[in-house]
Amino acid sequence: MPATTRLWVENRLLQDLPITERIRLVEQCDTVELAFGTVLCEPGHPILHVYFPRTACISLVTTLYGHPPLEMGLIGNEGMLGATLALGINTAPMRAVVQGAGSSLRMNCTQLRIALRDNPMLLCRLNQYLFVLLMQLAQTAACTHFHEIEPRLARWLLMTHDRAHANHFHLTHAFLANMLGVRRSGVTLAAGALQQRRLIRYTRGEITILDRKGLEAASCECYSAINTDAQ
Amino acid sequence: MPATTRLWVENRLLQDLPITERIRLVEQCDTVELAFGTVLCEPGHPILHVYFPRTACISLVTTLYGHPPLEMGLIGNEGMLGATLALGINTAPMRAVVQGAGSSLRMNCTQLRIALRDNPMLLCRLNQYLFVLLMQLAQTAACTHFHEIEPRLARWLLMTHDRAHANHFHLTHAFLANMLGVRRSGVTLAAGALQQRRLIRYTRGEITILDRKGLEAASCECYSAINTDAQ
DNA sequence: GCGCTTGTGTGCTGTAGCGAACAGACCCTC
DNA sequence: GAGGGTCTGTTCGCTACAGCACACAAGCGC
Repeated sequence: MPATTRLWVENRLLQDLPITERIRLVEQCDTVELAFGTVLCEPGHPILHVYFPRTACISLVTTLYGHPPLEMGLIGNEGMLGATLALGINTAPMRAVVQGAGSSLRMNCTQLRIALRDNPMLLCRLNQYLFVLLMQLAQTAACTHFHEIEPRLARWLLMTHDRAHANHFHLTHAFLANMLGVRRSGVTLAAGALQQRRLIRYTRGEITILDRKGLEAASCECYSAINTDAQ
Repeated sequence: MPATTRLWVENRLLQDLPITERIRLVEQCDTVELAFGTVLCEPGHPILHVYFPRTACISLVTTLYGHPPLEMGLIGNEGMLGATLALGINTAPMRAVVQGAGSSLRMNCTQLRIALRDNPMLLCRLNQYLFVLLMQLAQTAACTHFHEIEPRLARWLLMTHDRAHANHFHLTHAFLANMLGVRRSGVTLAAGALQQRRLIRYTRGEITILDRKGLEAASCECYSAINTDAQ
């Protein structure tokens, strides 16, 4: 195995850092397997660890009393959970749930604080990522309000597809309903429509993306809006 | 006029800074009168000035093609427009519109960058404020999706009341409809209901808050949720 | 094989809010 | 006082979605 492989961390936020800083950071991380459904933090509670997903995928959801949860943002290997530490704030703004099981680098929150102090490049990257998250939040909020279930579902599948590194993943209608903040049978309808158009296929929680281009056409413009922001 | 009056800047973000730093910052600001409806920045465009409202009130709105705008956040004299500069990013994340005419301190964006570099306390405050904004965004998003027009209207009026420093302000139904992302006649209905319950009174765009406690009871829990966060 | 859980299809009824349109009320200006 | 702009009240049909309920099918443990 060549020496460079050792430094390949499968997380773009870390990967984009200069090599010396990257090594130092990764050495302070441990690798954890995140199981589907695990709640990594709750709003208002202190952050203990930050996560740099490798193959895992983490949802940021808001909860309103008496209502199902609602997803506001999605974190894959392009980002991290806990970027608000860059603001010097130790409190989680939202609930974070593992939405796609997989591996992730994990770092102690106090170690990250020290790293942020000593490492201006890291701070800069986290700040940039926070900005992207902010835009994502705003876009998602408007999308959730104005757009219909079907395009929203398509967008959601695309975003997950981007982060899952596979065109096949496990997702039940009930789970999707929670993410989109709608009824379960609403998802059944929308998913049925997408399946009939041969864009996806699903059976008992196993979803396969058949036609990415078609899904992009079926999704609302929010997908491309968020993606162009991110770059 | 006593010497301390000179330092009273009517903006809590600035006011809470140590006196020497406050003086230096305020000296770099000019005072501007913001007229109702003025667009201060557009998403994706560079930020030229930041604003520390004194009596003015600024809305952060997202726009989705083919839909009315939707308000995501409200900035009064407790905050500022352009806090994302603390992230080292010079681009506006959302459109900002003057929602309540009034005066504001304005500062050149490059001057603020310099101030941020030299003044860790300022950076810290902006970061804190960004976090509050983030929470506000998430809460508003969920509220917009799940709650009905009437409680949302009540919440909106309360938030404006907090920032207007008067229990009487100018707001037409059409304008409120844009803020809430709903139809104008929907606002007429909701406002009519609130008026019938003697919580507000309005005539031709002039709204008066009659019963604040009652409004709080009529509003959704998001009002208190956001307000406790802010403190 | 049995029963359990989980996931999906489908059917109701109820309703908040949309779209569009129109009418009345008020205000300012000429 | 006439006329046009602005603001508000109200109507009608329509749709997306909620809330709920039930049936069925696949898979699992036993």
